[in-house]
Amino acid sequence: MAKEKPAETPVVTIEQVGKHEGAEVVLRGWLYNLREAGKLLFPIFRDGTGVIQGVVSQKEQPGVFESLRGLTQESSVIVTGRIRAEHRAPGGYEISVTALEIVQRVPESDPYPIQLKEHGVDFLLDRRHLWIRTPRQAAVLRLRDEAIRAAREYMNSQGYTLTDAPIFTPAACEGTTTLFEVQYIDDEKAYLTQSGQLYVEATAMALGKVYCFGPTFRAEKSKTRRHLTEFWMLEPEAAYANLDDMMALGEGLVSHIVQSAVKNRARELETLKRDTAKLTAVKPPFPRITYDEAIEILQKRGNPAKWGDDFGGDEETILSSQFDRPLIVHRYPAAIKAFYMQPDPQRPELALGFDMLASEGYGEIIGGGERISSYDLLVQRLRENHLPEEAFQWYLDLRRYGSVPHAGFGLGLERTVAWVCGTEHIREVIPFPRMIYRVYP
RNA sequence: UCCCCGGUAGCUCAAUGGUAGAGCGUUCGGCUGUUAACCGAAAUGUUGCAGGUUCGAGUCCUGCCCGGGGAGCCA
Repeated sequence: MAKEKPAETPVVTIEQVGKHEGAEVVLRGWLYNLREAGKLLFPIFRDGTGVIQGVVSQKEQPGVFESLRGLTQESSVIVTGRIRAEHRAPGGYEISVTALEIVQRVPESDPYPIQLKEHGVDFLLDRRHLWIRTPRQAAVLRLRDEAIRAAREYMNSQGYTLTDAPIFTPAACEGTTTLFEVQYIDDEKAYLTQSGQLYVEATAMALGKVYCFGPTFRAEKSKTRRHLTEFWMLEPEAAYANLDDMMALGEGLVSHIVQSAVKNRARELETLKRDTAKLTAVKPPFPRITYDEAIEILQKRGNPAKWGDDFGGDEETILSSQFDRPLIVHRYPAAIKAFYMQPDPQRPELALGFDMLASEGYGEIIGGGERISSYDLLVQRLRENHLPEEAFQWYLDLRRYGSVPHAGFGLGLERTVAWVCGTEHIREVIPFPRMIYRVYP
């Protein structure tokens, strides 16, 4: 028979601790840091939702004092104590510990490797599975979650249906970039997808307004703070939609993601010391300029760009720094865009495509536009780009059977989240980044 | 693939071609309000690897390995 207990001490999260001021609670987490001041101990506990300072007096809690003294960083603990408002404690609350259960003690002979100080990137990336425990990394991952949640919410509010694309594909989506080749069952070869676009074009013809959201893979040997070999992309596609529809959708999606982060994740942005004034400004309408105008701006600023060039990192930074919110550049030369882009009927040398450049130099976060709906033109473009027509027969079917004008885009999740967080490098905004020469852990 | 930078204690970094060091972490001691606490002491090294130059190489030269930043390409 269970023993009668007067009142169970509630297990709470550190995030919620303010609601239990004056009460005794149980916290379950890890020892983040321990400061010793003679007969007083100041442990800092973390539980994934936040950190809180504890205090233990040798005089008042000799048993707890003895077991806590010398306890190693990141040892797992279950802590019982009373919550007090305490202005001297970081976070404003403090727990006076009355009982401590050590779930696992990190051995002194093999201490937790990540100290509360600066570390090198290589060291941290080799220990990414531990690095994510630090408050800053946890805040970034919560903002990633918020961005995904907000993005789905927005797509749903606009009447879009999630229809995910396959990860194994029979051939290149765009032909230009390098693919990861994998053996598919017996002797067949398959490739990891570099974009779900071709597939959402198909589902758009079935359901109207659709999007996919999943990982994509690029085997490019890019070594920059803006590139991952595995990254997540959200790709809307809508039948009967045009370039203007997609620029409006992209603008609405990005501003909803940013405003949701500001509204729902203020604490995390504070942890990251992000200047939220710059994020609050991200509201429609976003500035829109044509490629022609972009070239003019660049030339006025002394950049050697000439008509027909694509923009590199420098050009993107010059252009986006002119504005306080993301910049949309549209109608690029067809020659520098993907084979499936619809030409501008007014000026066939232009493609009805657009890019969205995040502010503050974070680069391209969206690329998209209208797709070619004509069977003949699409076949011509496949041939011009030396793409294997056999592999694209199913895609050509979309132009054989009830082809309609349609448009879409791809939004790079990590670039967007890196910009929202203000992180220096894109690798911090995905739990386990995959980069050239780095697939561990 | 190309260009640039780096690799020294568990970590972050010092060291004119001349005895390999500091701070943090770990261990021991001290301290009743600490804020990456502080103070005192101790232990800790195949200087990325292989050659070469030199009386002598962490330092100079060659090759290689590993990593970082950028270009190209893209989200």
